Amino acid sequence: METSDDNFFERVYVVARQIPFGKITSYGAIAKVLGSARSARMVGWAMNASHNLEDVPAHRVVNRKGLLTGKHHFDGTNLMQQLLESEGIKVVDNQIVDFDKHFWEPKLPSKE
DNA sequence: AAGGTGACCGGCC
DNA sequence: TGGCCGGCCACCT
Repeated sequence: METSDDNFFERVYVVARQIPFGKITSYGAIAKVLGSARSARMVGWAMNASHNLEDVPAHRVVNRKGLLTGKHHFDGTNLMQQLLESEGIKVVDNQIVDFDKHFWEPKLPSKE
């Protein structure tokens, strides 16, 4: 929906797109980069809207525990897990194994 | 315009 | 990381 610029949402998308292959990050981390670490919920909200965007690897974004909290919102139920495993990330019981190991610190693009 | 919601996080028990 | 509570901010009805 092109209701508006959605600058906030778009920033989340931009950061999410920076996530390299086989890497993952948390909502809070992204929110922190955006400047509002307390608004991590908004990040998750933005991801919800990102469903329409293929450029946003939402499956690489999980909560700080490494839990696939957002797998509900994906097409099936294990789709998110499948994608992560496809990238070499182990997922057991909706939780990422070695989360801190695959963790990637989100960051804004060099310059836009 | 106001209220409710949400894929969260951090702190405390 | 087990569970509950408060906060925080934008989106939706």
